[in-house]
Amino acid sequence: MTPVDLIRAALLDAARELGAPDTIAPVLERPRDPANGDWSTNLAMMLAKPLGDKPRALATRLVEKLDLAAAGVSKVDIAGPGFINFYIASGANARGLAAIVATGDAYGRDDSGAGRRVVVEFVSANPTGPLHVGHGRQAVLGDAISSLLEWTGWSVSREYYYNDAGVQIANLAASVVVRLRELAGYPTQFPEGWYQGEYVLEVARAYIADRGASDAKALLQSEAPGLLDASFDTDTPRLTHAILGFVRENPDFVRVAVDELRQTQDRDLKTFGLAFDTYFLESSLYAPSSARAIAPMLGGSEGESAVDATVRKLESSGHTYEEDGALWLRTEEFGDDKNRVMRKRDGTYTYFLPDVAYHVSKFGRGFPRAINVQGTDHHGTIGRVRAGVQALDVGIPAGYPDYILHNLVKLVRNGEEVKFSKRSGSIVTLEELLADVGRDAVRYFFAMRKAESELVFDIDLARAQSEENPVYYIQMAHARLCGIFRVGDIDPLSIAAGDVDFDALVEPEERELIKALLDFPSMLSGAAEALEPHRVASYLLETAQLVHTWYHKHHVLGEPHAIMSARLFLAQASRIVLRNGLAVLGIAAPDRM
RNA sequence: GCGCGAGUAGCUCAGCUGGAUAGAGCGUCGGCCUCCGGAGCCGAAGGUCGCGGGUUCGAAUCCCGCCUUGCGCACCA
Repeated sequence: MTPVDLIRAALLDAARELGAPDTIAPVLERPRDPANGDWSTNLAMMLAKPLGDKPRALATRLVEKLDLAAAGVSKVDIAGPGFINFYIASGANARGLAAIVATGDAYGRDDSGAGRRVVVEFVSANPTGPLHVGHGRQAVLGDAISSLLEWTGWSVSREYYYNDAGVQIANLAASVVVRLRELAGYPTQFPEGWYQGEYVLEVARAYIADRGASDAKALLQSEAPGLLDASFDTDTPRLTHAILGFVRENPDFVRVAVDELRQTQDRDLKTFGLAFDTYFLESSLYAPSSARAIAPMLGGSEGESAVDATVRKLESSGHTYEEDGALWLRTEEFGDDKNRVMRKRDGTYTYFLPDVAYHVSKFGRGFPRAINVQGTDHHGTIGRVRAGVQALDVGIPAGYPDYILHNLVKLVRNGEEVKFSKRSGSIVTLEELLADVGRDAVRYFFAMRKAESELVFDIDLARAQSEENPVYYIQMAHARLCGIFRVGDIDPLSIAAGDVDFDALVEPEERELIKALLDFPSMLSGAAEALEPHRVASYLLETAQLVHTWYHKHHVLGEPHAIMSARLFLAQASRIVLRNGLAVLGIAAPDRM
């Protein structure tokens, strides 16, 4: 039992003695100002109404009843409108360090998740271009959220969804053809919605190599001679039609384009230190028998695909109707703004349908909880996906899946905004950003703001190797602590709690640092519950600050034995907390800088 | 127009689910190197928490109404 737990129990007993309702739950929090004690409760103010007494008078009566012998409380006082403040003796506080050092790498973990399975889907960029900085933010958020859930006992699966079956893939392939014609000496013509980025040229070259052709012209002559017609140069619509026709008849060609871009994305993710457990292909939802494999609750027959089973199930549930030749789902009945088309007049599905099939598959694959990390521009899809999942009526809980929506990223260099746009083809890729500022800085900067806020990424600040850069500041704090052991030639593991005089840690800077270290687990569980990794980033900065202040003001090596060993123990505990916190965010904790 | 976010220091943002005198980083100004890394430390200036009501012992936080702003409202994805 920690001091807080003991205080809480004592408060509860005292409140009951005064006749408080059984449901009362005393809230203990850290006062902003350390002069107001180590812990504080508003219990007296909460009881004022039910017990019909003034807060300060109640506080006095409560304090008289409190039994705090075991909690290490050195002083109790009543302040302000009726707060009861508790002051913990230095030694009692410091003894908590023993648990930190004993637990080590696992300090901060808890098992509240009880091994329950959760799938976290993030990035999910279409394989139509390289990853850009927006994907970077999502990658960090998703990875950190996954990590937080793991630290709190959940069994997490990181998942990446590839939309490899839609119109945009055809447009990508078509764009490659345009580039092939360009390489063969024809003018460049891009219809609306096609991909103009430079990277498409790379895909075109990769395709030439893949087919063993000597150059673009030779390739087109052997595979698509019709596209070399010079009359297309002045007739873009006819060219468009011809190219799309070629693409439709050459799935192999599409495959090469998608593979090429997936490889590029995979390389970036690897540079980022990001590993997904599952890469889920949209096309697999169309595969024969996929219903049985990934969404058994749909009762799919032999050979039936997940999308077909989804349509069948929705139709039999009675929530569909036909209008204007299209098949609609009454998503309004499940809270959506308007009803949605599932199958277009031309017989193909809208993206909505495979989306529903995909989310059913998450449940079907054994994930009672699902979290989707997406940009705010996708928030319109939330209502319809949830509605579609509910309309199936297969026992998926309401509100499935959860969404974390993040705002956009604004890059700033030299005090000026760096513009990027996918359509115009000028984008700042994640690869470039990683090469420029490094993995740790990218991860920290993307993690330090809550998802809903816009994020201004100051490239110059992220590159700075000095105190003004928060990530270096934190890493430096860790490295300095390591430096103490290195210079003193002391093995951190050799210090046993039993040999430490915790009463020696009496300096104010030590008390504040110790309190922060002891708060690490509750900070983590709060961040995990709220799915807010930025709390970890803030905590690390604050704790690093406490470390630097303490380090600067108090010496460790060369002090009298009792003080030195106690401070070494504090240094080791601080090191563990910084390292564990950085680990949650996927950032390195270097021993030296 | 409807829906969902966001408005807090010059700038970028926290504010732990209603607590005490609203915080941090950057920037600005001023101090600190015989001592475990000055890649650091200390201090100062800087606020109508968008505006107006309400709820209560107590509101940046909860409710209502405005204002500004971002995003979304396809048989596109």
